[in-house]
Amino acid sequence: MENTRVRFAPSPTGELHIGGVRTALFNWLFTRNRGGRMILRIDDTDKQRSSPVFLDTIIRSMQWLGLNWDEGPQIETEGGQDSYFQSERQAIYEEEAQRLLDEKKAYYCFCTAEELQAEKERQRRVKQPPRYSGRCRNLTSAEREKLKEDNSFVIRLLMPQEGTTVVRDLIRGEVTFDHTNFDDFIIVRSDGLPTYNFASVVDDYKMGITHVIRAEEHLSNTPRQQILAQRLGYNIPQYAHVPMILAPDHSKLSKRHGATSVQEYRKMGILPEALINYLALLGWSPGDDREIMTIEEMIELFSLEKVSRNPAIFDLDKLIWLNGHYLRTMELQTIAERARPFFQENAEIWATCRESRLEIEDVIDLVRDRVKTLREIVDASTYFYLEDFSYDEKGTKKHFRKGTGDILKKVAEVLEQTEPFTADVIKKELQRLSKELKISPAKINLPVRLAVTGRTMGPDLFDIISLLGKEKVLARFKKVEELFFKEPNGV
RNA sequence: GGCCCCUUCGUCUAAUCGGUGAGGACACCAGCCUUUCAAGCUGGCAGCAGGGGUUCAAAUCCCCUAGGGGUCACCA
Repeated sequence: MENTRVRFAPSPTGELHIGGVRTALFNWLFTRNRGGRMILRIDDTDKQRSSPVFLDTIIRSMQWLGLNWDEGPQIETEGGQDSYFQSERQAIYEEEAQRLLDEKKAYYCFCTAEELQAEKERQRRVKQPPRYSGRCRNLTSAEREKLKEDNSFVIRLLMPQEGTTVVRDLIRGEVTFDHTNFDDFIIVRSDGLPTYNFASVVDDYKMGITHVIRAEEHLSNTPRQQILAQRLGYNIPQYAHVPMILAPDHSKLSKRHGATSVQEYRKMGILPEALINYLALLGWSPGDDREIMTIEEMIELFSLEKVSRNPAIFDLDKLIWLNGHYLRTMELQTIAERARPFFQENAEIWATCRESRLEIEDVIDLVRDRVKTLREIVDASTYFYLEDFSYDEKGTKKHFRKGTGDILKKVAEVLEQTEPFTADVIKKELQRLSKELKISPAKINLPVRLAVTGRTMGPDLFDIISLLGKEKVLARFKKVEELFFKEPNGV
């Protein structure tokens, strides 16, 4: 087997998008499956929109997800490229552009943006496809030199006027394009920088890329790139165009549909394991009924043949479900580490967290079955750390009734005597009390839960009581008595 | 508008060379479990875009129509 080399080439003009990561993931799974190499290249030829801030967040997103690369930024590679930033590879593009110019495969174009705009308008009015006329194709060298003196120019590739180009796509099969659809596209902009189509083709070749796996939106560009590669005398890589990810309304995924960037999902409390697993399932399936897979399984099972051809709709519900699954099945230690930053965000909780003897692990162990994100873990844990929580209004109406005060008083008496203060013993004691008072366990447990946590739902009550400890629990009973049951003539 | 891609439950998908009661998962509903809420378990609802062919037999092959998406930038 050839040495597989794939690349993921984001442009640092925004956060790492959910569609982008899926593409990165498929590249990564593919090359890891074949023992190949993953190259991270930064396509920053758009000087205006590129920013180091975005570069930073893209790299951090990749690292967070564990999508590592063998060549690219932050990696020293023996025998690798001098740079994996297109902005630092200008000399290469200039050389290749000059070669095309010398061989008359490309030419200078002096048309202004206004002229081209007007041309397109005209074509649109007569319902013609917008194409460049090729006006500057046949300038004489004298004309050209004269124009170059005081006009800006771009370089265009001379495209064939007839014939067809066939793209052999690993996912879609052979796709044929008629050359009459193409006009002479720009390969070097007026500022001297290469366009995407040009830089990408040059770099894919210079970097020895064997498989170009990218989003379907690039399929229409591929014949242009193949022709360009041919003009440059390059071998073309194999192509695979993966389907796009769409929003629930079938439109392109955008901010108005909710979170679109990896960082947003991280901040929501999504685990990288869950995001990876979910994304892998979006447009790919292992062929059997498996849904939950380790990264090793995914690597082993991945193949481009199993990638679907139709666009997939992003289903947040399923991602959340997977996240819940990982939350309750992964190592408690790991979950605690991942949850810690979310606790730290809440200064008040974090302060008590640190001085409290309540281990965060113990709390998480109790609540993680009931939540779906890391962020929700904190919400579900507040009453373990804070004393001034409020009491659920509906709950108090329902469970704090006449006579409840007496019951709570009895419970408090029992708990005071309970030793050891473990969930098992507490449970037995309260069961005994319920028999003794001839009332159902619910009549005791529901008001007790409300008194201790302020809520009507949550983890096992006896676990909560035991974990909080006798002192805190009794104090909370006392507080409830004063807040709800203190009347002049007693209850 | 031209060109290109796509079309199985609401959503993600499975179904070796055409022969299946069209399978799984999320969501939804019901039951079980139970001190609450979850989780878990069990069951249920729900699909081959439409129309023509080819064939003994079509989700699967061919054609047409419709719908969705992409592209036609000095953005990638």
